[in-house]
Amino acid sequence: MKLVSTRGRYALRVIIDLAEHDSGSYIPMKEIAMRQGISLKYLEQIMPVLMKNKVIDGASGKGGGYKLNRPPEDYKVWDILTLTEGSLAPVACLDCDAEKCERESECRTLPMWKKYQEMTEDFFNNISVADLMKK
Amino acid sequence: MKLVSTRGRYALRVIIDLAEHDSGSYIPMKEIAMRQGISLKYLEQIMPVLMKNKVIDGASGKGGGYKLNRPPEDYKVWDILTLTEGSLAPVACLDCDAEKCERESECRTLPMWKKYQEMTEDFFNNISVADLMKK
DNA sequence: TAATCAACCTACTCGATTAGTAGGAATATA
DNA sequence: TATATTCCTACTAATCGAGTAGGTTGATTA
Repeated sequence: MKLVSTRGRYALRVIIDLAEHDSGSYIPMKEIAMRQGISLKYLEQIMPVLMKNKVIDGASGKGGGYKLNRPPEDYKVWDILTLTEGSLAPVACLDCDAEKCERESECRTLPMWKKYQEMTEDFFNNISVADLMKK
Repeated sequence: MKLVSTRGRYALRVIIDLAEHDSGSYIPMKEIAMRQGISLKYLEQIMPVLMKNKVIDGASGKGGGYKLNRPPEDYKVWDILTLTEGSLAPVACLDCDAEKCERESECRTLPMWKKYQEMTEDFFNNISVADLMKK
């Protein structure tokens, strides 16, 4: 089973692409889709999520596209992934909308899952888009 | 998205249960299914995997069931999870049977995923069933 | 104003996976 | 032989992943 699907991975790659090709003006998704070899139509339904969460700026119409609204250092991988993936919980028990488990108090494994989740958050919170850009 | 499904989680809980109720003789799955609130029929198709990989001993017929064949310290969470889950790769690109990615050499994110994968393996390799048992 | 280019939105699809059920066969014990 | 157990295979219903499809709206420019 996978923790991160194409949604999160693609989103991340797009943000990195935007950072690497930043010229101040909007970059059309078509360009990035070509460059990254990702379906444009698929991207079109991933990007609005980031847009609505003020992660990137977007503009419709001719000359439109997307661009970053902060320096690459300010983009944490964790934020991009959780926005696009939803949760990044290692197990269903720790999902945001998980119904409360009866065995919670006596569960031998829950503390381990929690610790792993924290470790995961720390890991991806300590990596920024700037860290992932070509030097 | 989740990394670990019920298969891995149940398997782990069963092993812990076997460890906690170890008396030297075989423990029928029915007992554990009741104790853990897990479908017996479902467990019946998870356990043979562990059996075939010599992780536990099993016996059919009256008085049969399963039991551990080593001390709990020797059971690493990583081994139980990978056997039942298959891979535990954070992304498809790192799956065992992933077709080679063309962008591999230029991918900005792959090193990060690899590092995360190693961290994951370390984490679960450093936890044994003994660590998870009730003290 | 019209053409064009871009994001936006909604619906649909196809296959794989998850979390089981179901039913019986094989095996071992008393 | 009756009983208790694992073993094996097939089936299923729901969800999710990874798109495809087609049209709408918004902005620029000729």
